[in-house]
Amino acid sequence: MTDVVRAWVGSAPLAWLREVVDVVTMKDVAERAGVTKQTVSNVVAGRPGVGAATAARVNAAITELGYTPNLVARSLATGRTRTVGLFVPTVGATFYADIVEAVEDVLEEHGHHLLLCTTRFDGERARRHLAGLTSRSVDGLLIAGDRDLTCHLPEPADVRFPVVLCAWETEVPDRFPVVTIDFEHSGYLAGRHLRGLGHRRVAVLASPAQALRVQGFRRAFADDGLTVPDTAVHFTPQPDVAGGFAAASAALAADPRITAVFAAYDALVPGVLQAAHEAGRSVPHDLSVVGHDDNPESRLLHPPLTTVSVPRRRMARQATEALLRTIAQQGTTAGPVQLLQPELVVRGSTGPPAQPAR
Amino acid sequence: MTDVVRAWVGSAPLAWLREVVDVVTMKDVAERAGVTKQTVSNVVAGRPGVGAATAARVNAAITELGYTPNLVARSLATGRTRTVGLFVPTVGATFYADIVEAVEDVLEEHGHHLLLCTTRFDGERARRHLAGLTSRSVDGLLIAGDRDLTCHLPEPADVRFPVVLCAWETEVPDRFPVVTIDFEHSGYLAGRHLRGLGHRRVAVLASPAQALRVQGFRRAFADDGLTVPDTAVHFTPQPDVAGGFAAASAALAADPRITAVFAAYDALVPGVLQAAHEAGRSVPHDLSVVGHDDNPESRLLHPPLTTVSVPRRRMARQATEALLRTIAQQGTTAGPVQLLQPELVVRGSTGPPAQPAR
DNA sequence: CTGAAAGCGCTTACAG
DNA sequence: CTGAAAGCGCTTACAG
Repeated sequence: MTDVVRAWVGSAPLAWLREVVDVVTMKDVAERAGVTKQTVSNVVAGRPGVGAATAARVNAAITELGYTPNLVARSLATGRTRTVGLFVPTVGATFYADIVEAVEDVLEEHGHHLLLCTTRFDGERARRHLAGLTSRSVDGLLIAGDRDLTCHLPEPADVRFPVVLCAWETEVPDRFPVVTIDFEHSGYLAGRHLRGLGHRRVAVLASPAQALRVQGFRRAFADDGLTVPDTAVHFTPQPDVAGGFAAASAALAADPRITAVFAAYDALVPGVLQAAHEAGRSVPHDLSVVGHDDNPESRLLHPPLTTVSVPRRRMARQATEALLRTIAQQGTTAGPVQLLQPELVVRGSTGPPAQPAR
Repeated sequence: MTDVVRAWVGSAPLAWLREVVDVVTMKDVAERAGVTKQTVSNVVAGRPGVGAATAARVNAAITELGYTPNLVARSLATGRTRTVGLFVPTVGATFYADIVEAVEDVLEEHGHHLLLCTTRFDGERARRHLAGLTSRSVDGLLIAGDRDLTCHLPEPADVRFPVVLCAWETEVPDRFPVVTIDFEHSGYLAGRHLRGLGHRRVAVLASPAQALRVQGFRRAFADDGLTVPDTAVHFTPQPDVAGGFAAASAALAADPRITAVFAAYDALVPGVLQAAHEAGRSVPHDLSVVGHDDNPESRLLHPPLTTVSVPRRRMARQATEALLRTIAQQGTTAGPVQLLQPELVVRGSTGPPAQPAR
């Protein structure tokens, strides 16, 4: 059948295909309306300087033919795709899922599309994705979460478009603008809360990338002349409930005298509670637990979780807006650091230690 | 400064911009290697018929100049963007987050990019997104989840690219291929399990879009001559923990004699457990709870949840592969329904009723 | 095995 | 206020 159609339509290259798919082009609209392509372009783009009568004729032709502009051709001509790339480690964690949706909201407001790449905590995968993105298929790139890209971050010279960093906790590179949380302070808030309740002997559950919040947490204890030793910091094998269970079990086994735990992200906490339960500890009476992130589920735990709330949606919005601004003014790729402030949310999972350690 | 550069480079349109951004084009490579653009194109595309020596010269020029092909120009010439659009209601639910990642995996294997649109259970938003996608910016579209697009589904004639449906539960339209779960059977499995344990008086918590699994659930009771009345079906105000709490509270208040609850998706269950707790019911002794989806968190609940497992990642993979196949063979947009089979996973949240209702 | 031409469907200056 | 030309950077037939 293909051959039949082809023979019937004629031999112009690809003409048969156009005929089959029936693509209406700007030229068709122009002919129908009795004007040039340029005028159609002006009408479509809403540029001034087209007579009312002409515009009406063009618009009529557009709806009659069902014309819809070819965005690829437009991109080639303008050099912009109106598409932004977003790197996140995963969408399975609600922290990043919220970021994705917030970014998408801002992009939609500005008429941009979202190209999503999840890196799955895999630097090599991230690097591959990045290579695939070069070559003008996006106008800019937002990298949210430094868990795996930290050593694969491209040089500004190697990348053809503006890049903005977001939710960055490890060293903040100065070659790109970054919008992130004051993680040192968020850790400090968690630590100061526990100190204020009288806890002296505590454990920290974190992933290695969360150095800043751990540092802040320790600073709160240092303020009172107390030390949180390295042996009290337990790394989570995976960033989820199972990782929380493993790390909390390890922490309780390593030092049964701890009276509180800082779970450096809420996603760990159901596992932490389970580990406490299996160790015969009730929360908060025998063990206080403070989280970080304030995930929506956290208030529904038993007991409701005391945690540090970080404005992740606002952060994502600001980062996206910064990126769009950079894109608009053609690549001023350097910029200052924007730090958003966390807030402690006290609920039921923390209280004074049962028998204050000396 | 712009003006200075412009004056310096000359008056060729946009030449100053190219100079500033320093874009290397295929023509530059060709000149450097002493061949035509066409030969460069052949080398880049890995097409046969280029002499080894020539290819080596071209490749050397490519790396020396740091050439990277302009995908937009390629797309305009080929008519393919190697980008696929994906509609999901949200990425905040792990069910859809898993689908997104599975789709992305398949796309990556085939060298395609992912354009993500979340509809947020908002049909109007979905319609807008769809309109924005037309015009060749994607090669195909995967719509996962029918919660809001059901009445906004485009006519095949109105859409310029292949569409495949996935995770579809309401009426299955015959105008597009669909890869989904046998939801009627999954509901039946949940119902049969409760019946087998001896439950006779039960409630269902579901969203209105989940008619099929509710229907299957009822069929299991009908098999034994029992009826699950409409008054026992409680709709969830929101698709999350809070919705589960509200619906379960309503169900327990409406009929305190129920001995089991079918939560039509696992995301509800923490709220259901909480409602049971507040009603003074222990699970499974005073109330059995069976879920649907088998979210990873579900096995960590107290008690671990009995639920119906659906192969969502496999479903997403198959749907994506079907879409890519359709794209490859230029738009055979009709196709059969692929139904994947669910499986019951029995854990601790279900048991025989404490005092069997007559 | 390699090269000159035409085309993809737009937009961007520029002349009437 | 409208039109003819050139260009965006590729690929696709086709001739040597």
